[in-house]
Amino acid sequence: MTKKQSVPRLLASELEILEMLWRTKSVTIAEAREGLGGDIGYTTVQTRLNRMVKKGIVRRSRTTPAKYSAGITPDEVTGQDLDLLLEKVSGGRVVPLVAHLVKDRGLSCAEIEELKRLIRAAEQEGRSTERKRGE
Amino acid sequence: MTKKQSVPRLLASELEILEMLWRTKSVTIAEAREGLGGDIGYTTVQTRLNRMVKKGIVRRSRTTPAKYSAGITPDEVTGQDLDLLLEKVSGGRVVPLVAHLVKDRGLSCAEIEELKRLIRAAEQEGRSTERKRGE
DNA sequence: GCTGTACTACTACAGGTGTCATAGGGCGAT
DNA sequence: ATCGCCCTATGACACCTGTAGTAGTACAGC
Repeated sequence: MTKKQSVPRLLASELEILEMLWRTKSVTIAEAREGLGGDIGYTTVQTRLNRMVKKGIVRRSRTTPAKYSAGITPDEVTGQDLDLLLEKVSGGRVVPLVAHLVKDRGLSCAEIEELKRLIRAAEQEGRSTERKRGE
Repeated sequence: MTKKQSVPRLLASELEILEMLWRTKSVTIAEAREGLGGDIGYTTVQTRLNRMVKKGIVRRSRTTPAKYSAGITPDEVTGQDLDLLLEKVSGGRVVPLVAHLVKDRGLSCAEIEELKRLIRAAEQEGRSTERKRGE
């Protein structure tokens, strides 16, 4: 089964922090604060980080100063959040979503190549494995 | 320009309601309540709907009983929410996101065909128009 | 006209989140 | 030893959200 474990539905603000942690591996509060633009209070960042630690989506070192690092991978989040979105918005259908992406943002040639490769792969996959989709 | 107007970042619960409204066009509170499973209080549904009306994402008729209908289209939500996700998770990159979708959920042949068509279209587009991406 | 039923408006309250201030602790410079 | 500085812990507060109770209003039937 595809993991889909506890990750409890992240908020935009949490994603914001995670995104930074993924980029920078691990940060102190001061660093995190800078990473978030620096225009919010030190203890605000502290609180947000610690709450996320309590939730298990961020890890914190025992050192001083404490280093915070992501407790979940981008992949887990993408999956989690995306699945929700997909179910709600397009009834689980992938195509309209991708359509929107492509239409709205445009793609570079490289991206297009990547996508083609992806789809080709999926094509192979799908031909062999008949998927069991959802519940 | 691509609309990208006020829609203020929807919560999962709001999506739940919108999703229902898109399906059923317009509902009274009682109907909405049923649509949501019926296991929550009448006035709870009322409150949620009215709050969404206040936010402008749901419309409400002047009739009695009031009929509620979606104030935004699925497309707008997809775009809105998706953009956020995209920015946060994959730094605005479409490919990893699609990769996840394809890998994790699998695609039917029909879907694959659709996607190929999409990409082909994007290819044309991209070749002619050099996109200006984001703001 | 009175009552009941269905709807609406208003209020309440608990839990989560964003924001921060303040107080305490550890450690290097003086 | 003391002073600062940086870090941590904790408390506070306002706002949002999910939940619902209660009171008011309008119309239907008696």
